[in-house]
Amino acid sequence: MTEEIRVRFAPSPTGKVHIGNIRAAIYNWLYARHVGGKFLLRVEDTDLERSTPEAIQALFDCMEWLGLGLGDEPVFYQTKNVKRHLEVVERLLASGDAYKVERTSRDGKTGVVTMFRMPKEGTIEFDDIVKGHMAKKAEDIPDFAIVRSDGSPIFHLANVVDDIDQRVTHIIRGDDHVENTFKHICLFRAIGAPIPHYGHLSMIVNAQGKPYSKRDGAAFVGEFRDAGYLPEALFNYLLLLGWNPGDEREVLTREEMVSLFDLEKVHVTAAKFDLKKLQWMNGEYIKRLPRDEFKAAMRKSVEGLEGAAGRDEAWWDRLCDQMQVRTKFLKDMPGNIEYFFRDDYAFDPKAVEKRLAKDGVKATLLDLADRFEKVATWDAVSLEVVVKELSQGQGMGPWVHPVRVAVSGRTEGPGLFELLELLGREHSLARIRAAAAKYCP
RNA sequence: GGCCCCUUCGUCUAUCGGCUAGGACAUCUGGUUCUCAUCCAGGUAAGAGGAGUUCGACUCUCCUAGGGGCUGCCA
Repeated sequence: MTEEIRVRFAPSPTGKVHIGNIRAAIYNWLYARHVGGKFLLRVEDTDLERSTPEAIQALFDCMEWLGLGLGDEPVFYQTKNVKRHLEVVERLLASGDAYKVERTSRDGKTGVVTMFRMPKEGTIEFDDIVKGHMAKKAEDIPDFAIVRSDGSPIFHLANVVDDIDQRVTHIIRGDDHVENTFKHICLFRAIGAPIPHYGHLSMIVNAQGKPYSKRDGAAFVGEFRDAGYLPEALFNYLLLLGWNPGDEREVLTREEMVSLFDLEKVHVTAAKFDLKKLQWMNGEYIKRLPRDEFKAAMRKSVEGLEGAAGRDEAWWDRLCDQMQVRTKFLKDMPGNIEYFFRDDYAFDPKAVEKRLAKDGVKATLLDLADRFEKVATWDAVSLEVVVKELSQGQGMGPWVHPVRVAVSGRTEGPGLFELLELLGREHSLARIRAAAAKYCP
């Protein structure tokens, strides 16, 4: 029986979760699911200034939004473990692996800190699951502080002790911790705990190759959520930034991700964030959204508009058929469909100028309205026949374009005849005539 | 400065010594079409440079160049 694999995501809650960070969470989560291990969440909340209840809640919200949950065991709070941290320090002091010294810090604080005594010779080595074999001479790493002069434990110590206490077997974290790993391994040894496996993930960088920050655009999970991205799309995109399934699939279900994910295939090199591809990915997920889900989002967006009441399921289904492939972001609704539900829809001035404010358009619209009025059944096919007859194979553009702007106020949208059918006879005719009177010379 | 790591199309990547270097995004062209979007067909575009090992190197080794990370009483 092999040991259970336990991984953890250990962010310090600052109120915003960086995409690089959440990608680490995603990789941890997938790895745990893939091997049937445990995914643990540890909140490194020792910075009392920033680790407010709101910041912690924001972190939880992001995790839930992406479908990562809050871990397979109760959330571990670093601040709750300070007593243990300091007990370990006492042992280290007793064994001579740590010592106290008076120092002056960078920012001018002078006081007694506890230092960890690094080995002075030999090589520290480990096999990084993504980067391969890593080695560093112990002499290249100076002793480092583990307890501040105010008595509070420092990251290196707290992090290692917590990992021991949570029985973490695989530490999968950002590349920026590689150098720390050599120190941490020495700590594990001195404490007498087994050394976990390590995997260091490359960073997400900007066009200049520097760490991707808020100056480069949306950098935090919440911003993508607010911008209308689907969590599955962000998840999938972030996963592909540094890993691929080995074949040419890119849009993957969560099940496929879990079964195919492999830490050893994760890339060593930094990846540039490509918003265009994320946008494409989002479109793919919207297209694949179950129709009922898309329909629900659509209905919700126009809830309360008077025209939204009384439509039957079939009507909404037909609207879905028209809108789902045309939607880039769910939050573009209701804007994109509002005109179906209110007669005081907005007219795009450019569209009016181009399609309505021209000589001859008025006559065309009124003539068409009269002809439309005579169709026996108000459906797309019948309406199209009317325009087909008029255009006599010359192209329906001159009739279609003005009508589209007249009934919707815009130049793009569903197929015109489907649009008219959905709008209904009464509204369509009234709108065509009203627009002709109002906007045409 | 020191230590560690990285380097295939503009971007994300495939290739685990045989490559006419494949896919996706972006971009361009064409088709479908009443617009937009979708969809379909096609095009442009890459192995940082130099040595070596080998019958053969994008794949292995070394050097150079370029990039990144770390070098806190921050995590």
